[in-house]
Amino acid sequence: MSAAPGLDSRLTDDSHESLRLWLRLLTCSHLIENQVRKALAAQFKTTLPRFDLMAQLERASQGLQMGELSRRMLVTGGNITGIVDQLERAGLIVRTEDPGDRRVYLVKLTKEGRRQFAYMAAEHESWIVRLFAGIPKREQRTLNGSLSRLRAQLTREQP
Amino acid sequence: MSAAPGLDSRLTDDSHESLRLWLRLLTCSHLIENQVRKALAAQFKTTLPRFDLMAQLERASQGLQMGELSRRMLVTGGNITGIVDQLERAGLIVRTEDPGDRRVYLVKLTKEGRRQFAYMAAEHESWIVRLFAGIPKREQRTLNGSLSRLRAQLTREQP
DNA sequence: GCGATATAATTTAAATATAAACTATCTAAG
DNA sequence: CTTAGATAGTTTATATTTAAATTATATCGC
Repeated sequence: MSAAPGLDSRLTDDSHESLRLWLRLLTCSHLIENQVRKALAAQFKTTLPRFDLMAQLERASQGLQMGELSRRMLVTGGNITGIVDQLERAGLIVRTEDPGDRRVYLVKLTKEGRRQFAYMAAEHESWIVRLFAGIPKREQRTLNGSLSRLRAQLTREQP
Repeated sequence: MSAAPGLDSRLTDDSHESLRLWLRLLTCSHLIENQVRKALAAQFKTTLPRFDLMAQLERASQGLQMGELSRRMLVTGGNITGIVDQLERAGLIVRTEDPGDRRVYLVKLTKEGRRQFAYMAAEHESWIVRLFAGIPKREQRTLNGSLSRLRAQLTREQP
């Protein structure tokens, strides 16, 4: 009974290559996600979805629409509404009205939000670097290339 | 504005290899998860966590304890309680008492649960194979090896 | 045996998450 | 202009998820 056998303990034989790959991908994601979530809670009293949303905004100084956040974060619009509510209540972001289209909000980091995010982002990256420390840089680059092709594949042929 | 830019649209330059790798891993997971979730809902009126829990049980004919399900699925025990409640209410699994330890339940698939899972699993694998169809088998094997090493790395050094 | 500690599972409260329905606004065809 | 349809965002109902507290049972040291 190991510490975290993971979902891919499902398969052992040598066929089912794609299925095993998917389960392994999911296991690695969950393992990293769990560690990052705990570190964000312990050190910054925040959550992964809030951190991710702020990270999206940090790269878009002009602000992002709710729908654009939904597309980039790969979650539904209703979900974005909830997370933006939380962060706005905390004073870290604001909904700005778009004079050209009254249906739209432009969501932006506040000064305090930018300050807090900069502080957290550096720590966050150091955790990630530590988690991947056992994988040689060369192999990381190969992995990155394969996942990039996979992502392109997955986004191309949406029904 | 592409269909699904993904979380890793955060970074563009050539440093931050590990961070980019993590974001790409997460994006691929979410893209696949979203497709599988929709297919499970549309074709079988079920959800990903219920399917995953049944998959764990299918490989353990003697049954699994709640805590063992929690460890294998990388989620908290409270979460397992909820999913097991749902599946038990649907008649697909049962909680069996362990005569040797009265704190423990052994969770098992019912006959109907085994039947339904077998039916779903074949379809599920065909979706996965299709999603990975653009990645050559050779590259899938390489990816599998790298992710296997990463998983070992991530499970080894738990604090 | 007895009490301290550990383990297994559930419960609780709060945050995420989805899908579907709804409201408000915009765009386009006539 | 007016209305039909499309788009942006929210709301609603329900399910998943976590962390922390709680309950019940085991185990261990004495």
